[in-house]
Amino acid sequence: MLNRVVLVGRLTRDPELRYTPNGIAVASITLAVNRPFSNQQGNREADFINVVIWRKQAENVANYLRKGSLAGIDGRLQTRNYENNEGKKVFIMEVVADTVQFLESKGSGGASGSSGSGGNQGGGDYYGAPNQGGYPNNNQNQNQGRSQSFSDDPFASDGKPIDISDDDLPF
Amino acid sequence: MLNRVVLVGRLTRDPELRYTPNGIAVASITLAVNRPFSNQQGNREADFINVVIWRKQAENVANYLRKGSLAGIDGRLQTRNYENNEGKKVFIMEVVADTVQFLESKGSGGASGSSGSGGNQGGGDYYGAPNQGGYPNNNQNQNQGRSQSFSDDPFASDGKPIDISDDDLPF
Amino acid sequence: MLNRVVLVGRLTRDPELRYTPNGIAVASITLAVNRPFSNQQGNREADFINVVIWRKQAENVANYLRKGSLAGIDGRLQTRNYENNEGKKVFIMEVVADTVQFLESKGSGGASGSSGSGGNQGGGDYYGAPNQGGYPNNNQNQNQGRSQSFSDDPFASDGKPIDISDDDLPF
Amino acid sequence: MLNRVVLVGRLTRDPELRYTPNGIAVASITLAVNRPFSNQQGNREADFINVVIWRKQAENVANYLRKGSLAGIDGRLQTRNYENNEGKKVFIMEVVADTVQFLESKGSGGASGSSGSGGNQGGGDYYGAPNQGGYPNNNQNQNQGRSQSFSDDPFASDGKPIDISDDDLPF
DNA sequence: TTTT
DNA sequence: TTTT
Repeated sequence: MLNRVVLVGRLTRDPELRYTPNGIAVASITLAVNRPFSNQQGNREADFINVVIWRKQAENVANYLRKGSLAGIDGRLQTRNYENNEGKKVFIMEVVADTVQFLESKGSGGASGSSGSGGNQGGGDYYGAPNQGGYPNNNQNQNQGRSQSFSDDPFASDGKPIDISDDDLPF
Repeated sequence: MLNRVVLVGRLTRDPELRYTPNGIAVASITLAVNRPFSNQQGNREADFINVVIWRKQAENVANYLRKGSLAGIDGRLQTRNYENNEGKKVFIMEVVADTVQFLESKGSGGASGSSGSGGNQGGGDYYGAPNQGGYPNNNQNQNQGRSQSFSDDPFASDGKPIDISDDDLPF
Repeated sequence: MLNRVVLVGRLTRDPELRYTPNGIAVASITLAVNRPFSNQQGNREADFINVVIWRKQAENVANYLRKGSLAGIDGRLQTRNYENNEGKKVFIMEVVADTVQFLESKGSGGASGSSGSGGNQGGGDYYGAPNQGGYPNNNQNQNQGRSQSFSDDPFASDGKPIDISDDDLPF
Repeated sequence: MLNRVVLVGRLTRDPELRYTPNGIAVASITLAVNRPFSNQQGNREADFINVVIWRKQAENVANYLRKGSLAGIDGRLQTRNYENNEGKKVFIMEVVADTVQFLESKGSGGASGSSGSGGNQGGGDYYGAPNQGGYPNNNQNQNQGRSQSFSDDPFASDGKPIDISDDDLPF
């Protein structure tokens, strides 16, 4: 059934990259999307939307985006139950990205590349020299020792390895 | 910033209609949106997405949709904090509808009307005779005694009046 | 770059199914999408949007939809130049579908199935018994003699075979 | 009925601002939206999509965007017939914008403001100092002599005043 | 818990 | 007719 989400917003924190036990990359980010209207106090608020990115794009996101980066997302809404650390069931909704577009890699001056959903885009695809502004992103190649495992909740802040299968993979 | 959601799915329960202290109608529904792919067990799962509808459309939804009805939604993603009955802060994401399209009012044979976002559509707009199939919808005119007040969480199942302003109104 | 279209509307004519010289199915339909507002004369107008569907879904569309059927489309906008019969270059915009959702196969009472973009949905996927209402759709298995070839313009009404490659395939 | 388009792309030319006989501003732009996949020659192509923007936003677009600017659009697909200079009927499809987001005003270093659909955003809303990079945009205040009238086709390159009413206004 |  |  039709289920489509398109967002443009800024990352509220650096991307978090993990791997499933099978070695599939999954990144999670939170986008702050400013509302187009003001509340009754005259302030503009934002919505804070959790987004999950899988596989090659997850690694691109971890390499090229940081807190403050502007990004566009084309994806689907997904709901899920998971058990938190107190053994309590939590119901969550998140966006699963099909496409991530890099609109401005924080630190770079208006870089704009696009990380498509297909497999046919080379690594040199991100014209605009993303992330040349300073601090290197050290979360690339985290897969090497496979020490970072994917927990049941990609938005949990702990990185403890948990025994999950790839069932959550949406494709 | 760009924030757009489009969904087609079926109501998992009858719509819930409430009113803010100022008398503004707000309906909440949950849509089951079937996924286009199967999981590893070969089953097709669904996502269960909470949707909030305001004002005139809220009343239309309460009058013309029921559990099982097929509906299309065009709206925005919104996040919010509210305090639950145990005084604990809960963070939620939901869809706020701009437009609701009635694709099939359960009980009717494939009725299809459209409840637009504008104000220029008359009450007789729902061609296809929605809801002629049987069970009447008794949740209309709930406003009469204004006894049903809008709680902080439109998806809470209790209807206790809570002192909120119209601050949550997105327009 | 982000490019997303979501539509719900009714077919203005039976789907047209063709095949590229390589045997790839391509269907074209026109959706009438009613506007949510009235014009100054108080009439509700519609937009008439050409949609192209490729491969397996093209055949499903040809088999299960007809003039009048209600359908949902999730896809991309595409522009293209082609030469018309007078050798004049024509610039057109159309929607290329990623997903087609069958919301009501004309003649059936509110059937609702979904033809996903993935390859993992069985043939018995169209719950609701589409097209059981009468007139059979005779445009299935048009591939048999491969007599129907895909012209440069999928919306041209002639079916003359033209020498094109699969270059136009968007995937 | 559901009809939603979301795009991110670059202007292929400076915006064109006109006014209806009633003095309502209307801007037209063409967005180049790069495809996420390559064609068989290994090239990445683009789609060239005409977008119409009305009223206040039209003037913002004319003031803050130029050829090469990156912009996001949230809108609807619209089809229309008009008569060209040879008296021939031409059928066209275009996007009518509800919201325009300024993602990078050419010349500025990655500016990012948002021109919402609401009326509650002040003129100083475009944080990031759009268009501070050099060449001033001289197409603002074109309304002064009301010499520029809106033709039947906002994408025609001539600016001849034509007698149309505001019937084309989508709201 | 949040971004510009 | 096209943008980076």
